[in-house]
Amino acid sequence: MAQAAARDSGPEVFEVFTPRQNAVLESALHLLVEGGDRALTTAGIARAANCSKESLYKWFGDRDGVLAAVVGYQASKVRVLGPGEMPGSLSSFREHLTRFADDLLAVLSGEASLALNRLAIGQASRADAKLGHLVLERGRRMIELRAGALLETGRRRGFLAYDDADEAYRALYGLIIGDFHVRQLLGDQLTSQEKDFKARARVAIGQFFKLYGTGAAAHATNARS
Amino acid sequence: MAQAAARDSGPEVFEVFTPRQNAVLESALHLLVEGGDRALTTAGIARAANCSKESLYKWFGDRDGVLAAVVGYQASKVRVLGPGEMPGSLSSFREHLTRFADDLLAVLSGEASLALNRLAIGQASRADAKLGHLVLERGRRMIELRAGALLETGRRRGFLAYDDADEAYRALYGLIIGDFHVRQLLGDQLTSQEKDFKARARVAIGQFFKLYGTGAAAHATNARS
DNA sequence: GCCGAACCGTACCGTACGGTACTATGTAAA
DNA sequence: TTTACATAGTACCGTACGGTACGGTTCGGC
Repeated sequence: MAQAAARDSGPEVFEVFTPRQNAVLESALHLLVEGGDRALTTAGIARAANCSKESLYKWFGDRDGVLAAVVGYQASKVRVLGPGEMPGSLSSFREHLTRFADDLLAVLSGEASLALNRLAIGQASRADAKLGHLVLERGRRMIELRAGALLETGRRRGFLAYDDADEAYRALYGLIIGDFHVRQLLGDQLTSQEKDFKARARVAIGQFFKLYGTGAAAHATNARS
Repeated sequence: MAQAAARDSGPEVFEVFTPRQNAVLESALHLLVEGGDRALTTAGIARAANCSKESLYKWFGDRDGVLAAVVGYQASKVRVLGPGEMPGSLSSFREHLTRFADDLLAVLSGEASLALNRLAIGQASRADAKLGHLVLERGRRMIELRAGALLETGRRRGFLAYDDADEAYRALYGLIIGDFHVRQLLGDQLTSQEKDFKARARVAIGQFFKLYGTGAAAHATNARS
Protein backbone atom coordinates (compact mmCIF):
# COMPACT_ATOMS: atom_id res chain seq x y z
CA MET A 1 0.00 0.00 0.00
CA ALA A 2 1.99 2.93 -1.20
CA GLN A 3 -0.51 5.46 0.03
CA ALA A 4 -0.13 4.44 3.63
CA ALA A 5 3.60 3.97 3.56
CA ALA A 6 4.61 7.08 5.48
CA ARG A 7 1.71 7.02 7.87
CA ASP A 8 3.56 7.07 11.17
CA SER A 9 7.10 6.87 10.07
CA GLY A 10 8.50 10.17 11.20
CA PRO A 11 8.75 13.67 9.84
CA GLU A 12 7.21 12.62 6.55
CA VAL A 13 9.36 14.12 3.88
CA PHE A 14 6.95 15.12 1.18
CA GLU A 15 8.29 15.56 -2.26
CA VAL A 16 8.59 19.20 -3.14
CA PHE A 17 8.37 20.59 -6.60
CA THR A 18 10.33 23.08 -8.62
CA PRO A 19 8.96 26.61 -8.96
CA ARG A 20 7.93 25.82 -12.51
CA GLN A 21 6.04 22.75 -11.38
CA ASN A 22 4.40 24.69 -8.58
CA ALA A 23 3.27 27.27 -11.10
CA VAL A 24 1.72 24.49 -13.15
CA LEU A 25 -0.03 23.12 -10.07
CA GLU A 26 -1.30 26.60 -9.27
CA SER A 27 -2.78 26.80 -12.75
CA ALA A 28 -4.36 23.40 -12.29
CA LEU A 29 -5.82 24.41 -8.96
CA HIS A 30 -7.26 27.55 -10.48
CA LEU A 31 -8.73 25.50 -13.28
CA LEU A 32 -10.26 23.11 -10.78
CA VAL A 33 -11.80 25.89 -8.71
CA GLU A 34 -13.26 27.50 -11.80
CA GLY A 35 -14.63 24.56 -13.68
CA GLY A 36 -14.68 21.55 -11.41
CA ASP A 37 -13.11 18.22 -12.11
CA ARG A 38 -14.43 18.15 -15.65
CA ALA A 39 -12.23 21.12 -16.47
CA LEU A 40 -9.19 19.39 -15.05
CA THR A 41 -8.09 17.53 -18.16
CA THR A 42 -4.48 16.95 -19.04
CA ALA A 43 -4.82 19.01 -22.19
CA GLY A 44 -6.59 21.74 -20.24
CA ILE A 45 -3.90 21.91 -17.60
CA ALA A 46 -1.18 21.99 -20.22
CA ARG A 47 -2.92 24.78 -22.10
CA ALA A 48 -3.61 26.84 -18.98
CA ALA A 49 -0.06 26.45 -17.71
CA ASN A 50 1.67 26.80 -21.07
CA CYS A 51 3.41 23.53 -20.69
CA SER A 52 3.33 20.33 -22.67
CA LYS A 53 1.38 17.26 -21.80
CA GLU A 54 4.60 15.33 -22.05
CA SER A 55 6.08 17.38 -19.22
CA LEU A 56 3.01 16.71 -17.10
CA TYR A 57 3.44 13.00 -17.50
CA LYS A 58 7.16 13.24 -16.91
CA TRP A 59 6.72 15.20 -13.69
CA PHE A 60 3.63 13.64 -12.20
CA GLY A 61 3.35 10.21 -13.80
CA ASP A 62 -0.25 10.29 -14.87
CA ARG A 63 -3.41 12.26 -14.37
CA ASP A 64 -3.98 10.92 -10.87
CA GLY A 65 -0.45 11.96 -10.03
CA VAL A 66 -1.28 15.50 -11.08
CA LEU A 67 -4.40 15.48 -8.89
CA ALA A 68 -2.45 14.17 -5.93
CA ALA A 69 0.20 16.81 -6.49
CA VAL A 70 -2.46 19.52 -6.57
CA VAL A 71 -3.80 18.28 -3.24
CA GLY A 72 -0.32 18.32 -1.75
CA TYR A 73 0.38 21.73 -3.20
CA GLN A 74 -2.74 23.28 -1.73
CA ALA A 75 -2.17 21.59 1.63
CA SER A 76 1.35 22.96 1.74
CA LYS A 77 0.00 26.42 0.97
CA VAL A 78 -2.55 26.47 3.78
CA ARG A 79 0.04 25.56 6.40
CA VAL A 80 -2.79 25.36 8.82
CA LEU A 81 -3.17 28.07 11.37
CA GLY A 82 -0.61 29.92 13.38
CA PRO A 83 2.27 28.53 15.40
CA GLY A 84 0.46 28.90 18.66
CA GLU A 85 2.23 30.19 21.71
CA MET A 86 0.19 28.49 24.33
CA PRO A 87 -2.17 30.77 26.21
CA GLY A 88 -1.87 31.20 29.96
CA SER A 89 -5.07 32.88 31.03
CA LEU A 90 -8.58 31.60 30.68
CA SER A 91 -9.73 34.50 28.56
CA SER A 92 -6.71 34.10 26.34
CA PHE A 93 -7.37 30.39 26.04
CA ARG A 94 -10.95 30.99 25.15
CA GLU A 95 -9.85 33.51 22.58
CA HIS A 96 -7.48 30.97 21.10
CA LEU A 97 -10.22 28.41 20.80
CA THR A 98 -12.54 30.94 19.19
CA ARG A 99 -9.85 31.90 16.73
CA PHE A 100 -9.33 28.25 15.93
CA ALA A 101 -13.04 27.87 15.25
CA ASP A 102 -13.11 30.97 13.07
CA ASP A 103 -10.07 29.83 11.09
CA LEU A 104 -11.53 26.38 10.65
CA LEU A 105 -14.79 27.76 9.29
CA ALA A 106 -12.90 30.04 6.93
CA VAL A 107 -10.56 27.34 5.65
CA LEU A 108 -13.29 24.79 5.05
CA SER A 109 -15.39 27.40 3.27
CA GLY A 110 -12.55 28.40 0.98
CA GLU A 111 -13.09 27.76 -2.70
CA ALA A 112 -9.91 25.79 -3.09
CA SER A 113 -10.72 23.60 -0.11
CA LEU A 114 -14.23 22.96 -1.35
CA ALA A 115 -13.04 22.17 -4.85
CA LEU A 116 -10.41 19.72 -3.64
CA ASN A 117 -12.77 18.03 -1.21
CA ARG A 118 -15.34 17.70 -3.98
CA LEU A 119 -12.73 16.18 -6.23
CA ALA A 120 -11.52 13.73 -3.60
CA ILE A 121 -15.04 12.74 -2.57
CA GLY A 122 -16.08 12.28 -6.17
CA GLN A 123 -13.25 9.80 -6.61
CA ALA A 124 -13.66 8.12 -3.24
CA SER A 125 -15.98 5.46 -4.60
CA ARG A 126 -13.41 3.96 -6.91
CA ALA A 127 -9.72 3.13 -6.75
CA ASP A 128 -9.39 2.78 -3.01
CA ALA A 129 -9.90 6.49 -2.45
CA LYS A 130 -6.27 7.49 -2.76
CA LEU A 131 -7.13 11.16 -3.00
CA GLY A 132 -9.60 10.88 -0.15
CA HIS A 133 -7.01 9.48 2.20
CA LEU A 134 -4.57 12.13 1.07
CA VAL A 135 -7.04 14.86 1.93
CA LEU A 136 -7.76 13.25 5.25
CA GLU A 137 -4.07 13.00 6.08
CA ARG A 138 -3.14 16.46 4.93
CA GLY A 139 -6.26 18.27 6.01
CA ARG A 140 -8.30 16.74 8.77
CA ARG A 141 -5.30 15.23 10.53
CA MET A 142 -3.58 18.58 10.78
CA ILE A 143 -6.73 20.12 12.18
CA GLU A 144 -7.14 17.32 14.69
CA LEU A 145 -3.56 17.65 15.85
CA ARG A 146 -3.79 21.37 16.36
CA ALA A 147 -7.13 21.10 18.13
CA GLY A 148 -5.85 18.27 20.26
CA ALA A 149 -2.89 20.34 21.38
CA LEU A 150 -5.16 23.23 22.23
CA LEU A 151 -7.53 21.06 24.21
CA GLU A 152 -4.74 19.34 26.09
CA THR A 153 -3.29 22.71 27.05
CA GLY A 154 -6.69 23.79 28.30
CA ARG A 155 -7.02 20.65 30.33
CA ARG A 156 -3.59 20.98 31.89
CA ARG A 157 -4.29 24.59 32.74
CA GLY A 158 -7.51 23.53 34.44
CA PHE A 159 -9.80 25.34 32.00
CA LEU A 160 -11.26 22.15 30.61
CA ALA A 161 -12.20 18.81 32.07
CA TYR A 162 -12.58 15.69 29.99
CA ASP A 163 -11.61 12.06 30.11
CA ASP A 164 -11.91 11.09 26.49
CA ALA A 165 -9.92 13.44 24.30
CA ASP A 166 -11.45 12.08 21.11
CA GLU A 167 -14.93 12.66 22.44
CA ALA A 168 -14.06 16.22 23.35
CA TYR A 169 -12.56 16.82 19.93
CA ARG A 170 -15.63 15.41 18.23
CA ALA A 171 -17.88 17.68 20.22
CA LEU A 172 -15.73 20.69 19.44
CA TYR A 173 -15.63 19.95 15.75
CA GLY A 174 -19.31 19.13 15.57
CA LEU A 175 -20.38 22.27 17.38
CA ILE A 176 -18.24 24.42 15.12
CA ILE A 177 -19.01 22.84 11.76
CA GLY A 178 -22.31 20.98 12.06
CA ASP A 179 -23.60 20.31 8.56
CA PHE A 180 -21.87 23.41 7.27
CA HIS A 181 -19.24 21.55 5.34
CA VAL A 182 -21.45 19.03 3.60
CA ARG A 183 -23.96 21.68 2.70
CA GLN A 184 -21.32 23.75 1.00
CA LEU A 185 -19.88 20.68 -0.68
CA LEU A 186 -23.34 20.04 -2.12
CA GLY A 187 -23.45 23.56 -3.49
CA ASP A 188 -25.71 25.22 -0.96
CA GLN A 189 -25.40 28.96 -0.72
CA LEU A 190 -24.77 30.42 2.71
CA THR A 191 -27.06 33.10 4.01
CA SER A 192 -25.39 36.36 4.93
CA GLN A 193 -25.93 35.48 8.56
CA GLU A 194 -24.19 32.17 8.12
CA LYS A 195 -21.21 33.93 6.63
CA ASP A 196 -20.48 35.56 9.99
CA PHE A 197 -17.90 33.01 10.99
CA LYS A 198 -16.80 34.92 14.07
CA ALA A 199 -20.28 34.93 15.53
CA ARG A 200 -20.71 31.26 14.83
CA ALA A 201 -17.32 30.54 16.35
CA ARG A 202 -18.26 32.37 19.53
CA VAL A 203 -21.51 30.46 19.88
CA ALA A 204 -19.82 27.12 19.26
CA ILE A 205 -17.04 27.77 21.74
CA GLY A 206 -19.58 28.93 24.28
CA GLN A 207 -21.43 25.66 23.88
CA PHE A 208 -18.22 23.72 24.08
CA PHE A 209 -17.29 25.38 27.38
CA LYS A 210 -20.70 24.55 28.70
CA LEU A 211 -19.93 20.91 28.02
CA TYR A 212 -16.29 20.70 28.96
CA GLY A 213 -15.45 23.89 30.81
CA THR A 214 -14.58 23.78 34.48
CA GLY A 215 -16.61 25.77 36.96
CA ALA A 216 -14.38 28.78 36.57
CA ALA A 217 -14.96 28.81 32.86
CA ALA A 218 -18.72 28.57 33.17
CA HIS A 219 -18.74 31.30 35.76
CA ALA A 220 -16.52 33.66 33.86
CA THR A 221 -18.36 33.34 30.56
CA ASN A 222 -21.97 32.56 31.16
CA ALA A 223 -23.00 34.25 34.38
CA ARG A 224 -24.32 30.84 35.24
CA SER A 225 -28.04 30.82 34.41
CA MET B 1 -32.83 31.54 -7.59
CA ALA B 2 -34.28 28.49 -9.21
CA GLN B 3 -33.00 26.20 -6.51
CA ALA B 4 -35.19 27.85 -3.91
CA ALA B 5 -38.30 27.90 -6.03
CA ALA B 6 -40.32 25.15 -4.40
CA ARG B 7 -39.01 25.68 -0.92
CA ASP B 8 -42.23 26.52 0.86
CA SER B 9 -44.74 26.07 -1.87
CA GLY B 10 -46.81 23.19 -0.66
CA PRO B 11 -47.00 19.42 -0.91
CA GLU B 12 -44.51 19.22 -3.80
CA VAL B 13 -45.83 16.54 -6.10
CA PHE B 14 -42.87 14.43 -7.17
CA GLU B 15 -43.11 12.41 -10.33
CA VAL B 16 -43.44 8.72 -9.67
CA PHE B 17 -42.26 5.95 -11.92
CA THR B 18 -43.66 2.67 -13.13
CA PRO B 19 -42.54 -0.55 -11.43
CA ARG B 20 -40.37 -1.37 -14.40
CA GLN B 21 -38.70 2.02 -14.23
CA ASN B 22 -38.20 1.66 -10.50
CA ALA B 23 -36.52 -1.68 -11.09
CA VAL B 24 -34.19 0.00 -13.56
CA LEU B 25 -33.42 2.71 -11.02
CA GLU B 26 -32.75 0.06 -8.41
CA SER B 27 -30.25 -1.55 -10.76
CA ALA B 28 -28.65 1.81 -11.38
CA LEU B 29 -28.40 2.49 -7.66
CA HIS B 30 -26.81 -0.88 -7.10
CA LEU B 31 -24.37 -0.16 -9.88
CA LEU B 32 -23.53 3.19 -8.36
CA VAL B 33 -22.94 1.71 -4.92
CA GLU B 34 -20.71 -0.98 -6.34
CA GLY B 35 -18.58 0.95 -8.77
CA GLY B 36 -19.04 4.64 -8.14
CA ASP B 37 -20.07 7.20 -10.69
CA ARG B 38 -17.67 5.80 -13.28
CA ALA B 39 -19.72 2.62 -13.35
CA LEU B 40 -22.92 4.55 -13.89
CA THR B 41 -22.81 4.74 -17.67
CA THR B 42 -25.89 4.57 -19.81
CA ALA B 43 -24.68 1.35 -21.42
CA GLY B 44 -23.87 -0.07 -18.01
CA ILE B 45 -27.27 0.76 -16.60
CA ALA B 46 -28.99 -0.71 -19.62
CA ARG B 47 -26.94 -3.89 -19.38
CA ALA B 48 -27.45 -4.28 -15.63
CA ALA B 49 -31.17 -3.64 -15.86
CA ASN B 50 -31.77 -5.61 -19.04
CA CYS B 51 -33.26 -2.66 -20.75
CA SER B 52 -32.31 -0.72 -23.83
CA LYS B 53 -30.53 2.58 -23.84
CA GLU B 54 -33.35 3.89 -25.99
CA SER B 55 -35.79 3.25 -23.16
CA LEU B 56 -33.52 5.05 -20.72
CA TYR B 57 -33.52 8.14 -22.87
CA LYS B 58 -37.22 7.86 -23.46
CA TRP B 59 -38.02 7.62 -19.75
CA PHE B 60 -35.46 9.94 -18.21
CA GLY B 61 -34.41 12.29 -20.98
CA ASP B 62 -30.68 12.01 -20.68
CA ARG B 63 -28.01 10.74 -18.35
CA ASP B 64 -28.50 13.56 -15.86
CA GLY B 65 -32.18 12.72 -15.83
CA VAL B 66 -31.34 9.17 -14.85
CA LEU B 67 -29.10 10.41 -12.03
CA ALA B 68 -31.79 12.73 -10.75
CA ALA B 69 -34.32 9.91 -10.90
CA VAL B 70 -32.00 7.66 -8.91
CA VAL B 71 -31.70 10.32 -6.23
CA GLY B 72 -35.46 10.68 -6.09
CA TYR B 73 -35.92 6.93 -6.02
CA GLN B 74 -33.56 6.41 -3.10
CA ALA B 75 -35.04 9.35 -1.19
CA SER B 76 -38.51 7.91 -1.66
CA LYS B 77 -37.26 4.57 -0.36
CA VAL B 78 -35.75 5.89 2.84
CA ARG B 79 -38.98 7.61 3.85
CA VAL B 80 -37.06 9.01 6.72
CA LEU B 81 -37.75 7.61 10.13
CA GLY B 82 -40.93 6.58 11.79
CA PRO B 83 -44.19 8.43 11.98
CA GLY B 84 -43.55 9.64 15.48
CA GLU B 85 -46.26 9.61 18.05
CA MET B 86 -45.05 12.41 20.19
CA PRO B 87 -43.58 11.31 23.50
CA GLY B 88 -45.11 12.45 26.76
CA SER B 89 -42.56 11.62 29.41
CA LEU B 90 -39.04 12.87 29.70
CA SER B 91 -37.46 9.45 29.46
CA SER B 92 -39.58 8.66 26.45
CA PHE B 93 -38.60 11.94 24.85
CA ARG B 94 -34.96 11.31 25.50
CA GLU B 95 -35.35 7.87 24.02
CA HIS B 96 -36.95 9.36 20.94
CA LEU B 97 -34.06 11.75 20.50
CA THR B 98 -31.54 8.98 20.94
CA ARG B 99 -33.37 6.88 18.39
CA PHE B 100 -33.34 9.81 16.01
CA ALA B 101 -29.59 10.14 16.46
CA ASP B 102 -29.04 6.43 15.95
CA ASP B 103 -31.19 6.40 12.83
CA LEU B 104 -29.43 9.45 11.47
CA LEU B 105 -26.02 7.87 11.92
CA ALA B 106 -27.21 4.66 10.29
CA VAL B 107 -28.82 6.42 7.33
CA LEU B 108 -25.86 8.67 6.62
CA SER B 109 -23.49 5.72 6.88
CA GLY B 110 -25.53 3.64 4.48
CA GLU B 111 -23.79 2.69 1.28
CA ALA B 112 -26.53 4.07 -0.89
CA SER B 113 -26.55 7.39 0.94
CA LEU B 114 -22.78 7.67 0.73
CA ALA B 115 -22.74 6.79 -2.95
CA LEU B 116 -25.43 9.33 -3.80
CA ASN B 117 -23.84 12.06 -1.73
CA ARG B 118 -20.52 11.37 -3.40
CA LEU B 119 -22.16 11.56 -6.78
CA ALA B 120 -23.93 14.83 -6.01
CA ILE B 121 -20.87 16.41 -4.43
CA GLY B 122 -18.70 15.36 -7.33
CA GLN B 123 -21.04 17.19 -9.68
CA ALA B 124 -21.60 20.19 -7.45
CA SER B 125 -18.78 22.16 -9.00
CA ARG B 126 -20.34 22.29 -12.40
CA ALA B 127 -23.79 22.78 -13.82
CA ASP B 128 -25.36 24.73 -10.98
CA ALA B 129 -25.28 21.70 -8.70
CA LYS B 130 -28.68 20.40 -9.70
CA LEU B 131 -28.09 17.07 -8.02
CA GLY B 132 -26.64 18.71 -4.95
CA HIS B 133 -29.74 20.78 -4.38
CA LEU B 134 -31.88 17.75 -4.99
CA VAL B 135 -30.03 15.83 -2.29
CA LEU B 136 -30.28 18.77 0.07
CA GLU B 137 -34.00 19.07 -0.50
CA ARG B 138 -34.78 15.38 -0.30
CA GLY B 139 -32.30 14.46 2.39
CA ARG B 140 -31.15 17.14 4.72
CA ARG B 141 -34.44 19.02 4.63
CA MET B 142 -36.40 15.97 5.71
CA ILE B 143 -33.99 15.40 8.56
CA GLU B 144 -34.20 19.01 9.63
CA LEU B 145 -37.99 18.93 9.61
CA ARG B 146 -38.20 15.78 11.69
CA ALA B 147 -35.58 17.02 14.15
CA GLY B 148 -37.29 20.38 14.36
CA ALA B 149 -40.59 18.77 15.23
CA LEU B 150 -38.93 16.68 17.89
CA LEU B 151 -37.17 19.65 19.42
CA GLU B 152 -40.29 21.76 19.39
CA THR B 153 -42.20 19.02 21.17
CA GLY B 154 -39.46 18.82 23.78
CA ARG B 155 -39.59 22.53 24.32
CA ARG B 156 -43.35 22.62 24.64
CA ARG B 157 -43.22 19.76 27.12
CA GLY B 158 -40.64 21.66 29.14
CA PHE B 159 -37.84 19.19 28.57
CA LEU B 160 -35.78 21.59 26.53
CA ALA B 161 -35.10 25.31 26.67
CA TYR B 162 -33.87 27.29 23.71
CA ASP B 163 -34.54 30.56 21.98
CA ASP B 164 -33.03 29.94 18.58
CA ALA B 165 -34.38 26.73 17.07
CA ASP B 166 -31.82 26.76 14.28
CA GLU B 167 -29.00 27.03 16.75
CA ALA B 168 -30.37 24.13 18.75
CA TYR B 169 -30.73 22.05 15.62
CA ARG B 170 -27.19 22.84 14.55
CA ALA B 171 -25.86 21.78 17.93
CA LEU B 172 -27.87 18.58 17.84
CA TYR B 173 -26.73 17.69 14.36
CA GLY B 174 -23.13 18.63 15.04
CA LEU B 175 -22.93 16.63 18.24
CA ILE B 176 -24.38 13.58 16.54
CA ILE B 177 -22.46 13.67 13.29
CA GLY B 178 -19.31 15.70 13.79
CA ASP B 179 -16.91 14.94 10.97
CA PHE B 180 -18.37 11.46 10.64
CA HIS B 181 -20.10 12.17 7.37
CA VAL B 182 -17.28 13.85 5.53
CA ARG B 183 -14.78 11.27 6.70
CA GLN B 184 -16.89 8.47 5.31
CA LEU B 185 -17.49 10.42 2.12
CA LEU B 186 -13.73 10.64 1.72
CA GLY B 187 -13.44 6.90 2.08
CA ASP B 188 -12.23 6.65 5.68
CA GLN B 189 -12.88 3.34 7.38
CA LEU B 190 -14.67 3.44 10.70
CA THR B 191 -13.11 1.74 13.66
CA SER B 192 -15.23 -0.95 15.28
CA GLN B 193 -15.80 1.42 18.16
CA GLU B 194 -17.07 4.10 15.83
CA LYS B 195 -19.54 1.65 14.35
CA ASP B 196 -21.42 1.52 17.64
CA PHE B 197 -24.00 4.06 16.58
CA LYS B 198 -26.18 3.55 19.63
CA ALA B 199 -23.35 4.41 22.00
CA ARG B 200 -22.45 7.47 20.01
CA ALA B 201 -26.09 8.49 19.88
CA ARG B 202 -26.37 8.24 23.67
CA VAL B 203 -23.26 10.36 24.17
CA ALA B 204 -24.41 12.98 21.71
CA ILE B 205 -27.88 13.24 23.19
CA GLY B 206 -26.38 13.44 26.66
CA GLN B 207 -24.26 16.36 25.53
CA PHE B 208 -27.23 17.96 23.85
CA PHE B 209 -29.27 17.78 27.05
CA LYS B 210 -26.40 19.33 28.92
CA LEU B 211 -26.66 22.27 26.55
CA TYR B 212 -30.40 22.60 26.11
CA GLY B 213 -32.01 20.40 28.74
CA THR B 214 -33.97 21.95 31.55
CA GLY B 215 -33.04 21.26 35.15
CA ALA B 216 -35.34 18.29 35.31
CA ALA B 217 -33.59 16.69 32.41
CA ALA B 218 -30.15 17.14 33.93
CA HIS B 219 -31.35 15.72 37.20
CA ALA B 220 -33.15 12.74 35.76
CA THR B 221 -30.38 11.68 33.43
CA ASN B 222 -27.07 12.73 34.84
CA ALA B 223 -27.36 12.35 38.61
CA ARG B 224 -26.28 15.93 38.58
CA SER B 225 -22.52 15.86 39.14
C1' DG C 1 -54.97 -13.91 -37.11
C1' DC C 2 -53.69 -9.01 -37.43
C1' DC C 3 -52.10 -4.45 -35.80
C1' DG C 4 -49.74 -1.27 -33.15
C1' DA C 5 -47.26 0.00 -29.15
C1' DA C 6 -43.64 -0.81 -26.13
C1' DC C 7 -39.30 -2.43 -25.61
C1' DC C 8 -34.90 -5.21 -25.86
C1' DG C 9 -30.48 -5.81 -27.98
C1' DT C 10 -27.13 -4.22 -30.89
C1' DA C 11 -24.87 -1.56 -34.06
C1' DC C 12 -23.42 2.88 -35.06
C1' DC C 13 -21.67 7.84 -34.79
C1' DG C 14 -19.26 11.78 -33.05
C1' DT C 15 -16.58 13.47 -29.58
C1' DA C 16 -13.60 13.97 -25.74
C1' DC C 17 -10.11 12.44 -23.12
C1' DG C 18 -5.74 9.87 -21.37
C1' DG C 19 -1.54 8.82 -22.89
C1' DT C 20 2.49 8.64 -26.39
C1' DA C 21 5.52 10.18 -30.06
C1' DC C 22 7.77 13.51 -32.61
C1' DT C 23 9.53 18.02 -33.91
C1' DA C 24 11.18 22.52 -32.84
C1' DT C 25 13.28 25.74 -29.73
C1' DG C 26 16.08 27.35 -26.19
C1' DT C 27 20.01 26.81 -23.07
C1' DA C 28 23.99 25.43 -20.55
C1' DA C 29 28.28 22.89 -20.71
C1' DA C 30 32.42 21.43 -23.46
C1' DT D 1 30.42 25.71 -32.69
C1' DT D 2 28.89 21.57 -31.12
C1' DT D 3 26.54 18.42 -27.98
C1' DA D 4 23.24 17.11 -24.64
C1' DC D 5 19.25 18.02 -22.25
C1' DA D 6 14.80 20.06 -20.98
C1' DT D 7 10.63 21.61 -22.52
C1' DA D 8 6.71 23.70 -25.56
C1' DG D 9 3.63 22.64 -29.03
C1' DT D 10 1.24 19.58 -31.86
C1' DA D 11 -0.16 15.62 -34.01
C1' DC D 12 -1.68 11.14 -33.27
C1' DC D 13 -3.86 6.75 -31.31
C1' DG D 14 -7.00 3.90 -28.81
C1' DT D 15 -10.77 3.80 -26.06
C1' DA D 16 -14.85 4.90 -23.67
C1' DC D 17 -18.85 7.24 -23.38
C1' DG D 18 -23.35 9.89 -24.54
C1' DG D 19 -26.73 9.75 -27.64
C1' DT D 20 -29.37 7.89 -31.91
C1' DA D 21 -31.19 4.55 -35.18
C1' DC D 22 -32.92 0.21 -36.43
C1' DG D 23 -34.33 -4.64 -36.61
C1' DG D 24 -36.57 -8.18 -33.95
C1' DT D 25 -39.70 -9.70 -30.26
C1' DT D 26 -43.42 -9.67 -27.05
C1' DC D 27 -48.02 -8.56 -25.78
C1' DG D 28 -52.58 -6.46 -25.37
C1' DG D 29 -56.63 -5.09 -28.15
C1' DC D 30 -59.68 -6.09 -31.97
